[in-house]
Amino acid sequence: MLDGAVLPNKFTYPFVLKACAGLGDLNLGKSVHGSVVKFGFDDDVHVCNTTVHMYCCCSGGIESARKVFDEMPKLDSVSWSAMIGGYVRVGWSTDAVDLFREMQMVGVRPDEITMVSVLSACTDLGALELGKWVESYIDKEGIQKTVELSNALIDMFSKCGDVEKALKLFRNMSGRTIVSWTSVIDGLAMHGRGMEAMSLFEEMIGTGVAPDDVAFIGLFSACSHSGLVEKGKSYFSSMVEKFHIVPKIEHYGCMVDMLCRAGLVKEALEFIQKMPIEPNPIVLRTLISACRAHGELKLGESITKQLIRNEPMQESNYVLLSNIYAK
DNA sequence: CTAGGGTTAG
Repeated sequence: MLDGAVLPNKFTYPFVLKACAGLGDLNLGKSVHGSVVKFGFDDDVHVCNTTVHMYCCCSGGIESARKVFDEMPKLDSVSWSAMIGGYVRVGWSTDAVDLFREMQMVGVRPDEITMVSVLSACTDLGALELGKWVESYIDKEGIQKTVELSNALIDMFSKCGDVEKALKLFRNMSGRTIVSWTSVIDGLAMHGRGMEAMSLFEEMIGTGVAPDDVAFIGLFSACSHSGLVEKGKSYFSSMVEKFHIVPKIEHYGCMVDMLCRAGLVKEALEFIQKMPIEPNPIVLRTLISACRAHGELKLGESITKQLIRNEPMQESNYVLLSNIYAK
C-alpha cells in the first residue's frame, strides 16, 4: 500500500493501531506510530487516542503511551480513559487514580467508561472509601449506570470488604451477567463465606446462567477459604463432567491450595503428580509453604530445590528454602 | 468513515 498510488489517511491508522494493540507487539506498534508521525497525523485526537491505547496494550509500552498522551494537542474523555485504563491494566492503580484527579482538575467530564477503570483501580488498591466516593460521584454526575459499570461497582464493594453492599447492588440490578454473579461469589469467597458463595453459585445455575471457567475459580476459592474440601472436589468433577470445562492451571492451583490449607499436603502432592499439565511456580510455592507449615520439611526441601532449578533468578525461592532450613 | 472499559488461584 505504501509504495502504490493509495496512501494511508488518518482513518486508516486507528484500524492498524488497533491491530497492533491486539497483537501486543510493541515494535510493530512503534513502527506504525513512526509512520503516523511521518504523515503528520499525530495532530489528530482520534489517531492519538488509538496510539495511546495501542501502547497501553503492548508490554513495556506504558511510558510511551504517557509520552504520546502528554504531547497531545487536545485531550478528550477518550484520551483520559485510555490512559487511566492503561495504568490499571499494568497494575499502576495509584497513577490511574492520580490521573483521574488531574482529569477532574482540567474539567474534562468523565463518562461511564472512565468510571469503570477508576473503580478497577479502587478494587486493586482495596480503597473502599475512595470507591464509595466514586459511587456517589457517579450518582451526582448522572453518569449512566450500564451493566458494566454496575458490575464494576459490585466488584469493588465485594473485594474491598463491603460484601453486603455488593449483594444489595447485585439484588437490585437488572440484567445481571455472569460477571455480576462471579464478582459477588469472589467477594464471599475472599471473606470466608464459602457456604453463601456455594448457594449463590447454585442460584446462578438455577436461573439458567451456565457457569464458566472464571466462575469456577471463584467457587473453588470459596471452598478453599472455608475448608469445604469434599464440596470442592465434587465441584471439580462436575466442572469437567457436567459442564465440559477443561481445567486450567488456575483450577488445579485452587485445588492444591484447598488441600494444602486443609493440611492434606501428601494428597496435594499426589494431585500435582496426577495433573495433566506442569505445575507452575505459584502452585509449587503453595505446596512448599504448606510443607513448612505442616512439618513436611524433607518434602518441602526437595520441591524447593526443583523450583530453584526451574527459576534460579527468583530470589523469593531462596527465601523459601532458608525458611525451611530455619525450621 | 475511526477511539477508551468489564469477573481469573496465591
